[in-house]
Amino acid sequence: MRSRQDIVEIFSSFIQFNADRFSNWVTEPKLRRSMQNSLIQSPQATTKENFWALYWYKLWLAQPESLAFGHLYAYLQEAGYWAAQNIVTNFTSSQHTLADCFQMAITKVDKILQGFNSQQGFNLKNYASAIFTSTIKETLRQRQEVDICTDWSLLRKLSHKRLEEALQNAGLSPEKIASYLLAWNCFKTIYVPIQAGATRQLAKPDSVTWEAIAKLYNSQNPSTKIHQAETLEQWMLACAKAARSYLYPTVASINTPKPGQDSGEWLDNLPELQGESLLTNIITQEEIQNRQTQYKQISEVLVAVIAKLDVQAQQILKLYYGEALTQQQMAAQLDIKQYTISRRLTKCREELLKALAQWSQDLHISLTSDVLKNISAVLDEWLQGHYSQTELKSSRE
DNA sequence: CTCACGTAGCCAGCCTGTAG
DNA sequence: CTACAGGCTGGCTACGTGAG
Repeated sequence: MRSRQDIVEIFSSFIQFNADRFSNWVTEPKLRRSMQNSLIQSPQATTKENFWALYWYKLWLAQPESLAFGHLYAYLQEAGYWAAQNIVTNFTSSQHTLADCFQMAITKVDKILQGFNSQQGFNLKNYASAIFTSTIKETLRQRQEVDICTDWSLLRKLSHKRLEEALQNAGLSPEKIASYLLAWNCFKTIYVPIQAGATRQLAKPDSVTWEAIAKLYNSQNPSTKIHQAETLEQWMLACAKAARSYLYPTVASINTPKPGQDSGEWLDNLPELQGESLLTNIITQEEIQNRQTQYKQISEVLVAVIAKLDVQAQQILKLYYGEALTQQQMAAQLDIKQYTISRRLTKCREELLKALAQWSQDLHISLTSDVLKNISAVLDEWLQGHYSQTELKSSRE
């Protein structure tokens, strides 16, 4: 896919698919005019996408019926596309196409805007990526495409109230429910994951853990009947099954992209929001937390590396990412050749990538070419964000 | 299609540090 | 001293993309 560079295009065009591949960007004339006018009228006259994302977001808050929604819908196309591609590449075999997944994601723009909080120090695109990814996974999961949450993870995430409702919903007797809930409490007490994060793929507890759970259960159980570890395991599986059937609502149909769709009709074709499953909310929250933590960690790593670079390298990064100069302009300003600028930039990015790669390896993320591509994209986005923020700060001082 | 522009790859040459 | 490796730069040019 060709990423959009022009600020007007970024806020006024939409992805068109052809035979499940990115075909082209289609511009909505009304949005284009609106964006051009806004650019002319803006006292800052900036072409920074973060600025405009925030601008349209704030306008959308004040006037939800305005064109702001259309601009943001256009803006988040790439985030939706990359989320869809990531899922198609890494998680599903399957009959679901890239265009299909993209559609699952992009229908959530409304929800994203409602859930977004600009005060959290999180940019809209990152926030949207998190929601897009979890939305697609959840929709696929509902269609039995991927099992992204093991029974054991689900059991750990459930609240007491929710599990009780699920068991009641499954038609169990109050005595049985009480036993199951007690067993579940023991399970939660004993089976605490050692590794933070990655809790969705929590594995089945080992036999020692089951014995410990059974021991705790038997010590707390008011009746004298002793239950074996195997029974407890069966109960927990029954709880997970009940929770799944209780938590997942009937799957709403997803609008598929319409081939040859006229670009002028997109507003009329916005799919309606689907009913939210509770699990989606749980996963989304986890996804956002993970992202925020990761973003903070990435920032710390990169800021440290940049501080170690020589002065000229730092200056080049600042001019390129902060002031958006071309290599030619930088060459003239710094009195060095364009190709030297290019090489230094490449070298800086290499240094930063190396640090990021090291960081991701420390998290035991294997560095496949896809991962590296993602890291590289994250790095570029981070650099742009980093230098536009430092510029904002220095202009205020 | 051509043309302009921005970027980066290729190759040669220079400089510096190090080992023998 | 020489030989060599590694890093950097200069010059040229290919490639991708957008505009006309």
